[in-house]
Amino acid sequence: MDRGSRAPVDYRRRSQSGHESMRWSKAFIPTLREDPADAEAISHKLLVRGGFIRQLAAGSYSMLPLGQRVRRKVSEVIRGEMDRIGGQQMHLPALHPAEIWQRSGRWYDIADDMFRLKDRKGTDHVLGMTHEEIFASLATELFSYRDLPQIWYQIQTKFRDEPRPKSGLLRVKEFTMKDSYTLDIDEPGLDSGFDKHREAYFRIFRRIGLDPVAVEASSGIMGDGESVEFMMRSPAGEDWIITCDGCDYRANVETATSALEDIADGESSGLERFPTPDLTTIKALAEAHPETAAADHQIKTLVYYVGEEPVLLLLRGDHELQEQKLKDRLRSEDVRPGQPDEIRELLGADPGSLGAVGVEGVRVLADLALQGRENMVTGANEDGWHYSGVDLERDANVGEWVDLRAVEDGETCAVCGATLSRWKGVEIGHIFKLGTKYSKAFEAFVQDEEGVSHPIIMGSYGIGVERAMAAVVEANNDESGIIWPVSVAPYEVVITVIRPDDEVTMAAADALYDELVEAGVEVLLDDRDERPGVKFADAELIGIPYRVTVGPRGVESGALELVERRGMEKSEAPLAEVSGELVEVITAARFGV
RNA sequence: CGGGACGUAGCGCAGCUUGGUAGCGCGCAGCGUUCGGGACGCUGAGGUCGCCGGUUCGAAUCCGGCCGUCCCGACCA
Repeated sequence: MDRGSRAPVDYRRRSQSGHESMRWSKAFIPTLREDPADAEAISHKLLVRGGFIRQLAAGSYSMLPLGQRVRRKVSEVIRGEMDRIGGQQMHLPALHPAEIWQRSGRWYDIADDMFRLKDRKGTDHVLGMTHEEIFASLATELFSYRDLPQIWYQIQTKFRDEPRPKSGLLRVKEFTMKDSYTLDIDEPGLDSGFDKHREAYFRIFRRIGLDPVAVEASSGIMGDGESVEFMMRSPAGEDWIITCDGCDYRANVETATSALEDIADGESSGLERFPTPDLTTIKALAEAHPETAAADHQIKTLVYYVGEEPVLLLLRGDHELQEQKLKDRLRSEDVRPGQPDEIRELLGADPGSLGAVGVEGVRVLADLALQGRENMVTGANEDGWHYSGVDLERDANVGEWVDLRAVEDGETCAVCGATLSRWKGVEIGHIFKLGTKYSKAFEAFVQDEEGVSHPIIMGSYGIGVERAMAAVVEANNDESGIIWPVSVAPYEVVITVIRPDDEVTMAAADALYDELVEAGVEVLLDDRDERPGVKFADAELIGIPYRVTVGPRGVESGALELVERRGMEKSEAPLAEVSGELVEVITAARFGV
């Protein structure tokens, strides 16, 4: 380093409090004036523009200083609430030997979502996408009912080879998850741990500035017990949620049901073939034969493959298949629509003329809405021909009657009869009753009072930290930028210095800074040599909850301007009272609502 | 995986149709004037035009392949 010519350090500009100043001029906060071209979601745009995150690759983001501070605070809120319900924090490896996943079977059940790699010896490993296996193997060191219940958790990096990362932090390949696990000897214990988590999740989300809706959900690959998702309304959401306007029925469309009105089938005329040249859609057929083939009088026939096995799915003509329901019913994730050539080979016709009438040797699943219906219209498995007068019970080999259809907006609630609404939500948390799948696989058994062994009953509970952080932004922003709740704000106060080159002004700002820091407030001192407009705009963009403006004008008059980011309401306070006022309002808000 | 779009300076973009060795705005550096809501002047730095190959005297531009990123559909915290 060049010693001789270096200018002496200007000690007057350093904080007197002994704390290291967080001066904006020295901070790495790369704000952008324009929206990044590849961002769509509001949280994605604002987090990049505000200098919180930068993309490294698709679904892979660096947390810059501001982003890391928010992430840490979100984690802390979660940690506090987990501890409050008796959770014990651990930290497990992210790198797992394949063996442990083979033991639970998920090595084989999970297809491409899991990152797999080999070590130098050629041994298979995975990057953990969740940690049921590891916790279950630790649970083998529990032996007695006296050891239960346990709540174990960690806040750890998860890896998922997402087919389609998107929307900034909302869907990524590497993220931090708080995952907790309850270990109980019986169902009431599981219920209790589950309820504790439900309550804790509401507290967590409300504290960080979200308004969660708990909905009934499908468990997917996790198991088949009860499962509740915490959703936040947002256009950036990827799930459709059905909620009742009249009662508290709330469900993901993946499991949602509704009440259907009865449809008059009319006089049954008996099975009859009729020509339908060039009529290959439900709509076209309905228009050509409005009196007999209205959409809700047709049977929609879909060919799906479960692994190698073809399955015929029958739905009412105006209904849509909900694929997750099919997967849950079939207990398989390996479910896909048939290819045109496969379909032709199976049924002898192209999509548009398919039906289940007379089909032998193929598994047929029919939707509940078709049960008891007669006088329907369906394809005859010959291009250009359909059947009328179809009575499924009589004319087809329906193996199972199951719920397969997707509920639509405006349908009727099966519980109370009111109207159902459908809206988009971001999944910010998910809690599952796992049961004994993993404890059995890992032989995690405990003995009861009588000395009888029981597999431990597990529950599994997740919150995506960065996703929650993005959700907070989705829910808390305006045209100027982010509006962080105090509970997770990267800084609580920003002191905007209007003329940092003016010694008196800068000294006043430094003094205020010291006072606030002494009082334990997290302050960012904007001492940059920028025009006021730039500083105001940046402060609003990064969303600091409170701003104090310190300029020659205010210092001279003895009254400083105070602005609350939410609502942008301005007030004035005597210079000597500013810090006291801020400390009061911030202390009150810090814990979150 | 299927469909669509894009890839040129840190960011946002033009140039490509009609080949001649790269330009605009913002940002950045220096100097000066400014300074309570994204200032102005002057000077300047910064680019393997995603990668590989082909056509051509000559390729950001034409052709082929690959890679990457985003968006729309099927998956999950």
